[in-house]
Amino acid sequence: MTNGGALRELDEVDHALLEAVQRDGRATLSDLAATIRLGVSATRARLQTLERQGIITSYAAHIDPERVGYALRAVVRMRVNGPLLDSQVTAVLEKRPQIVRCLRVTGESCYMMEVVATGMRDLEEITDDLAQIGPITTDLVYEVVADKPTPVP
Amino acid sequence: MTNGGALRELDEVDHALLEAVQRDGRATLSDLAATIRLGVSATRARLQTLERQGIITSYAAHIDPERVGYALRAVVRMRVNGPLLDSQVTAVLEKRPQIVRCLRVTGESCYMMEVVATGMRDLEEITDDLAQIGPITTDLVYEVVADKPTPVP
DNA sequence: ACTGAAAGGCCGGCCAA
DNA sequence: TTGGCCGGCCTTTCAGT
Repeated sequence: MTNGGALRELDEVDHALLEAVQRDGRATLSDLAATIRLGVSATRARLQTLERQGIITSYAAHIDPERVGYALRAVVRMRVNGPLLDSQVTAVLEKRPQIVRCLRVTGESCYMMEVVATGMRDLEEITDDLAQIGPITTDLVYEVVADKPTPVP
Repeated sequence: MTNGGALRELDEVDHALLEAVQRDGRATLSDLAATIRLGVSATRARLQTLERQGIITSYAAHIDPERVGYALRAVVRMRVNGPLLDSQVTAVLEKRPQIVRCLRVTGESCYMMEVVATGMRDLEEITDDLAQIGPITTDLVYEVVADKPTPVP
């Protein structure tokens, strides 16, 4: 059987592999094999297992928003008073790709979103859409102080 | 000349390429060449340019924090009253790899952080460290509603 | 579960346009 | 800047342990 979702115990080698492939997502199997001191075949087998189990969810290139025209980054918190109107939130998320991240959280803010924008005009359009769902608070981001991969304990 | 940092105008093909490598960071050059309908050499040249310009900053595997033992995710907001004590923040960031993201922002909260934790005990240790720098507010994350790549305008 | 070898495919440098 | 060719490396598969 395949056992796609269960969490098997990860050993030291798996940890090293996860760490390596998070640091360099384009590392070749040979590279990874060398860093975790294992044969290429074994490395591939472990990697495929991690992918199949959903522990590795995806591989992605990261790009610098500033260099592609987004001068601004902001955090928008939003309350929703009545019944949770997920459909409205989903609609705005689909309409506005600049909303790059959205979390549903406890506390006063029901949703926390991270937004990139080409300028204040652009940001205003997005927050206007959100403000129709519930009261929002917008903070501009001065600096991304840290953006780290998930540690493997 | 190399012109490492300036922003050249990106054309349609560059947009398509950026979109493609964000969706699949492990796509081969042949794959990418096929999707952007270009030769392999040309694809490689453009990709290298994007990397050299710092538009593509890195490649990474994404892993599911839950499946590696992090049952909790939280957002911590922190004020800093007096002079900005970046060194103290940096120290905690280095000590606690579970703080996977940290933004310095405008508004009442000076810092916004995203944290993964194995349980409440783990989370408590981290927030205790942060609370020594300034007053904090901690929200637990119910769900990551969206986590999208940066759009290319 | 890991190693090693063989076959095929892909990458990365070169030159031509 | 793009396309084509070629040498070398990587991936993949398959025995073997």
